[in-house]
Amino acid sequence: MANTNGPTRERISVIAYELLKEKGIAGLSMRALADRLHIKAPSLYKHVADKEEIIAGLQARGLQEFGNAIKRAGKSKRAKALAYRKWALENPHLYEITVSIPLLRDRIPVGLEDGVTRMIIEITGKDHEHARAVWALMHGLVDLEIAGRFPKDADLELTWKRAVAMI
Amino acid sequence: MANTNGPTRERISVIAYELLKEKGIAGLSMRALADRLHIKAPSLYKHVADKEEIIAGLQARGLQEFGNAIKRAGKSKRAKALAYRKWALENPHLYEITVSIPLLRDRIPVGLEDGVTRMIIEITGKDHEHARAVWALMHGLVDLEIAGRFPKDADLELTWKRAVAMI
DNA sequence: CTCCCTTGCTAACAGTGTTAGCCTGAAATT
DNA sequence: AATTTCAGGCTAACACTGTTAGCAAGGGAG
Repeated sequence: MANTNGPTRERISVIAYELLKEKGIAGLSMRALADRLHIKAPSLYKHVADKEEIIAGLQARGLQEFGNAIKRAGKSKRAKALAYRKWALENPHLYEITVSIPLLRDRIPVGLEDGVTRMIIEITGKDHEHARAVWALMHGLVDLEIAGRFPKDADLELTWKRAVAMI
Repeated sequence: MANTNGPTRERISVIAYELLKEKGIAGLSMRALADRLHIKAPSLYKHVADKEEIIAGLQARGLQEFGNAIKRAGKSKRAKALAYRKWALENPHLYEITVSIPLLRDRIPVGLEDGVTRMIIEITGKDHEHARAVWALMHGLVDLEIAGRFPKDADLELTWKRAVAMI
């Protein structure tokens, strides 16, 4: 049929992004993705090597957006930390696909991960080891919160206050 | 056949535990589990309601062993923190199944999660909010390390030293 | 001896990612 | 203008996942 605005790689990537945001990683199947593009699943493979390529694209997009969100935040540690939390909670599926599953380093643009990592490290201004601990602290807080690991009555605002104070 | 030492629920749980430790969550399929018990996958359902029940059992075992490991460690914050890391790195699949996927609270013994949580909180001796931040810090460090998120040349011993100092 | 129930089995279904092979219409070449 | 090439759709199928239905055989209870 050669639909003139047929699913190019870019279009697939955009729809996959939407699907992920709506349905989460579990809902991101090749058939569901194909449905939204009004094609059948095997046709996707005319544009994309495998599902990993799609996931890698989403990880790249996630890193990009995440990095921008932190960049846009105020310069203080506190503002950066809260921006980290805010973005992760507003985009839990994106956060999960970029941070909680193995990063497909070979298939995302070089430098993207480094850029985000360096930005996080710069939040503290101290050495790399300290920065890594800070990153781990923020990631741990977000990860446990998304996983519902804290009791319902936990005062997470206060927890983050304490965390920022520890930095 | 009614094999006298046939796969009772207990036996299934033990073999599942072994399988998880060896092959990880992805390798823990009902058919693989059945193979090791020398039965077919559908026969598992004569002993167990579904796969979630098996996972819940593993989460309970994981929490138990994890709790013991920390309990056995020295009383200092540093000793506890290092025990946390040591156990998680030595049992990455168990750590993952108990902490990195949703905890099946309805299907594990009541109090188990609370016990472990309280133990972690007691490490600091301070208030709950501070303790949660400490937990998040340790979890974040372990999670990022297992996920291979830190550069290969990162000095994680030093990072943990810095982290313990932050507590 | 007979009945029942436990616990195995096979066949099957719906879902997953993925491959092979076919077909068709549009674009490019002669 | 006629022909060839090829991008991009399709169906059928495979191996895998968890799971259900229904059958069969053996041991224990009456």
